[in-house]
Amino acid sequence: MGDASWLVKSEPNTYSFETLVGDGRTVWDGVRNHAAALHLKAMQVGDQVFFYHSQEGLAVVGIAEVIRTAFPDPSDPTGRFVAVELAPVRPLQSPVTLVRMKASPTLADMAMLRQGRLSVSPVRPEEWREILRLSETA
DNA sequence: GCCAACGTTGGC
DNA sequence: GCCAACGTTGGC
Repeated sequence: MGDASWLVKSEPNTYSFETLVGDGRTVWDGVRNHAAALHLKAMQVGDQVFFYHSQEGLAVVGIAEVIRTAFPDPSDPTGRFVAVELAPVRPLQSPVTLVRMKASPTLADMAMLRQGRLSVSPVRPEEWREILRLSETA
């Protein structure tokens, strides 16, 4: 467990990485897309998760961790979708912007770049390392 | 079960 | 604010 890594998007106006740091943990609910929900279901405790700010910021800003695997989303009256729980790990040394991600050949096939609207997506090991590297070479 | 219309997301 | 991508809905 804890071998895979992921990326989640959030509008900082709605829920920012700083808010997650302040909260200590949060229920990641409200996902209403089946492809994204499949990724939520595949998450294991200990999996690392890049936290991306959409709409404003447009950058990966921090790392979170899965602390509870998928369970029925309390905010979904139909009972079809799931939520997980996330806890903050650390902010990135410097945010990695979408512009820089698009410029990196290593990230050309990244799921979140290929399918723009996907709010939860898998991150390959080499993609994880590349984004970390970029965050340390601002 | 198809497909047009519509709504939402999210980058620009 | 606009628009492209894409998922969902509803008429047939």
